[in-house]
Amino acid sequence: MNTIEALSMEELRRQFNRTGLRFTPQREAVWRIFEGNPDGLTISQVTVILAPQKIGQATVYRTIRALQDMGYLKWVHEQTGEHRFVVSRSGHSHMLVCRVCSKAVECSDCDLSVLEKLIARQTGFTVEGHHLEFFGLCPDCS
Amino acid sequence: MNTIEALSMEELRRQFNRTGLRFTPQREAVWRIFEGNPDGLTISQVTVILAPQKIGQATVYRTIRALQDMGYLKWVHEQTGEHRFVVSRSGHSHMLVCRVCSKAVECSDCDLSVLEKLIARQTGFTVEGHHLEFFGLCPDCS
DNA sequence: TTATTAAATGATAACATTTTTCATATAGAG
DNA sequence: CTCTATATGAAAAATGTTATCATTTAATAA
Ligand SMILES: [Zn+2]
Ligand SMILES: [Zn+2]
Ligand SMILES: [Zn+2]
Ligand SMILES: [Zn+2]
Repeated sequence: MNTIEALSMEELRRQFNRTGLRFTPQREAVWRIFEGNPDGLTISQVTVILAPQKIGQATVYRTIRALQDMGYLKWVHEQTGEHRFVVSRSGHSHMLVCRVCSKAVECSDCDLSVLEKLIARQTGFTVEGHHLEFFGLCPDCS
Repeated sequence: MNTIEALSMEELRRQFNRTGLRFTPQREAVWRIFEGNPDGLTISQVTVILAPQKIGQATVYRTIRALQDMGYLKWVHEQTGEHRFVVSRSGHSHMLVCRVCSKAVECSDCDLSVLEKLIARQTGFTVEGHHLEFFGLCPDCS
């Protein structure tokens, strides 16, 4: 399933620095929250969790955007349409979300090349990428 | 490509009534806006367009939600992550969106069954459905 | 280690989006 | 036409997001 190792804090720091960004205690705290919640969290949830530590919402927004840009977070949809952010250990991948318990699982097996070619031929589009989410029931809820 | 005929107003009215909802001039106006904009619109765009006709934003929100629930509107993502709603003429389909001109095309060819089975086997999930969007360049922008 | 400096922080305000409220209007049924 | 539950719009309230800016601090290099 092509899973990548868990990311060490030092590696994450290097990734931030490589992009010209600083790795601050606040950013570390945001990352820890996501690591501790593999099924993902909405921005408002993270904000609430980190409020007691006096981490401002602006910092939460900024950090989540940075982690997204670096590919460490992906989003999936709540039933409400709200975006929930989930740690991703893989470059390109898809998320499976349980509609009952909201469990999220990443799946990096992806061969849409045949479908992309078919669609390109039919529509004349140059297909550059895609976003794919699966909904269903996790093993426990099945 | 399994496209369904354009929906007549009377059919749409029946669909509303079937669901126990009423078909009002406001709801018709919202639908016309979407029909006239095949590449889709965000909620705020619809709100602005219908403001001169004194159609309130609450009505726009309520109507878009209803049309979504009935399957006549699907959403795709702006670069901003904002949702843009697009008329769907097909039960299950995917959208292709041009990253340059935002042109949206529906594509109802979809065989993800092999991939879904593979993922089901690997993860133990019961896969019930998916949301798939393609990004790229339309013929004009290629 | 320390000095330097550009980037990050958080409080607040500004702005934007979405939902609720409720008095009034009206679609649809009979 | 009458009746009634539903829908409407205006406004307010609630939520969500971004911008501002004085202050702090991470990273770099001496
Ligand atoms: Zn979305
Ligand atoms: Zn579950
Ligand atoms: Zn993929
Ligand atoms: Zn285009």
